[in-house]
Amino acid sequence: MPQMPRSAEGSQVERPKNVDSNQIYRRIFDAIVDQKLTPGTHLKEDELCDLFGVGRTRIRAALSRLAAEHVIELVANKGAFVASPSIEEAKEVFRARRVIESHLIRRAAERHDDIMKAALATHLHGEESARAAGDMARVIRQCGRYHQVLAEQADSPIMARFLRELIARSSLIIAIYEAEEPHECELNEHNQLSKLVLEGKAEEAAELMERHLQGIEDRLHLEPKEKPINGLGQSLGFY
Amino acid sequence: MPQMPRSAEGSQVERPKNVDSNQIYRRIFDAIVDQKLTPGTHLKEDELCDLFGVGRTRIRAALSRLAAEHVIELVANKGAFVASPSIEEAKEVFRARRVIESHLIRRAAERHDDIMKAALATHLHGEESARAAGDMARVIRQCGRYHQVLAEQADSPIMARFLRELIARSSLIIAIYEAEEPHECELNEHNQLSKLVLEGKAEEAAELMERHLQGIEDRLHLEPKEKPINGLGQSLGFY
DNA sequence: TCGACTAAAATCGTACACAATCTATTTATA
DNA sequence: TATAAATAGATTGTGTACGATTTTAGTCGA
Repeated sequence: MPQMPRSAEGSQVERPKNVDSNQIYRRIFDAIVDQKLTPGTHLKEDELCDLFGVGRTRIRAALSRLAAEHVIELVANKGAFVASPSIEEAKEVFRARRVIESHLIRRAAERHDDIMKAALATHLHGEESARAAGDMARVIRQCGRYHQVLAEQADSPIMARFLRELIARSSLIIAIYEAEEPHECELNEHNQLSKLVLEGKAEEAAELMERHLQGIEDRLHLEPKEKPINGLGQSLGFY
Repeated sequence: MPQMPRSAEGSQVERPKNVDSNQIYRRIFDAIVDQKLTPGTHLKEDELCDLFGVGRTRIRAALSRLAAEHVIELVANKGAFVASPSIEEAKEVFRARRVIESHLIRRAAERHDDIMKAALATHLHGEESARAAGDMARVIRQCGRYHQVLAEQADSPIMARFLRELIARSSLIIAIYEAEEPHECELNEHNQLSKLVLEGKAEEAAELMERHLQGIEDRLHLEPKEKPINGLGQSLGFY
């Protein structure tokens, strides 16, 4: 009896069967955006096989797609690891985001309509309620998704896809170079961005978006870390 | 004796052995950029296996990477096909290129140095000699690569990678919606772009780049094709 | 002659077996 | 004891067998 997923039977927990490679991809991708997977985590193939109840082939397809988007790193003969963006990469990501998102929001503002209005309102409502409920995980997710929602309204699927990757990488960057006051004033800025878009003020919206992204970047600790050369003893807690 | 590549022996032509998945990816990618592979071509796995002398696993890895970059299309149970961008996609690609390349060239102009000067000069020399030799295939390749070379000088690896994908897709677009006067005045514009970059005139360079790209797009036939409803006889060449 | 049904060929999808490689622990030797 | 070699275990890399699906060809009957 070949062609049988690994631990599909005999396991106490019922595993989902017949999961598509795309679903696996999405689950991992979302977990990274939501900061449930932290940078450096080793994604072992066998482990994922058991978790999803599929063979290694599908897992590998999902991992290679994630690697193509630079959201995980594939090390030869060692496996897949959640990416740990360097400081240089972090700056690059935010630079790219400023270029792409300022364009996208400008475009969105130029073609504002009722559908867009509804989409933005729905999202902001969800973002606010998550904040009210104190569900920090959901707040993080929603904050990232706001930019995604906005991008989808710009009718530029290619750039929206580029941005999707950049947002995921931003989540990793934030996880590493943690923000001092995480996401305090962001809701306000998101509201303001939406307002400008719906009023059709393209230039103002684009400028605010650049400031907004610059603000997030500035709140990170992106100084080159001091070398721990002589400080090994200190690092390990001796004297 | 397992683990033996398919037609590694007994074949008249000596096949390269131990080719990496990355090499396969690059060969196909380059063939598309150089317009040696035309849109719609069916890339059969077994065929590629024989060609490269490897198993299907490596071929599949390469194909899935190409599909992630939207340069080929993976149809379930049918296989891989070289992408055939629609008119809408074509416009999107060029819009994205204008945004990204105008930024990249601005950045390149701001940090112009001798290394950049050498890189641009070397490339333009090659482009000119290809044109002089009348090697049309090489001209096409070099024209596409000029933008790549320029992007590499902008010290923005992420956006350069995005652009790499867009350039490949542009090759397919040009193959479908053929330019009227292919690449006549482009060399001149490339020369002028390089000049502005090396003089550090960022704004002017960015503007010229946008015009340059708009010019390429305008030279394509991107009108929605007239329906061939009543014209079947004409379409097939009767009366 | 055209359509429907069936058989066969081609092609992709998936799991798995085995090889290659890396890691960690143990053993041998100076 | 410290260093090096060796062995065992774990993990990924790759080819291939076999199942599933689609396409093509062929046959029969209306």
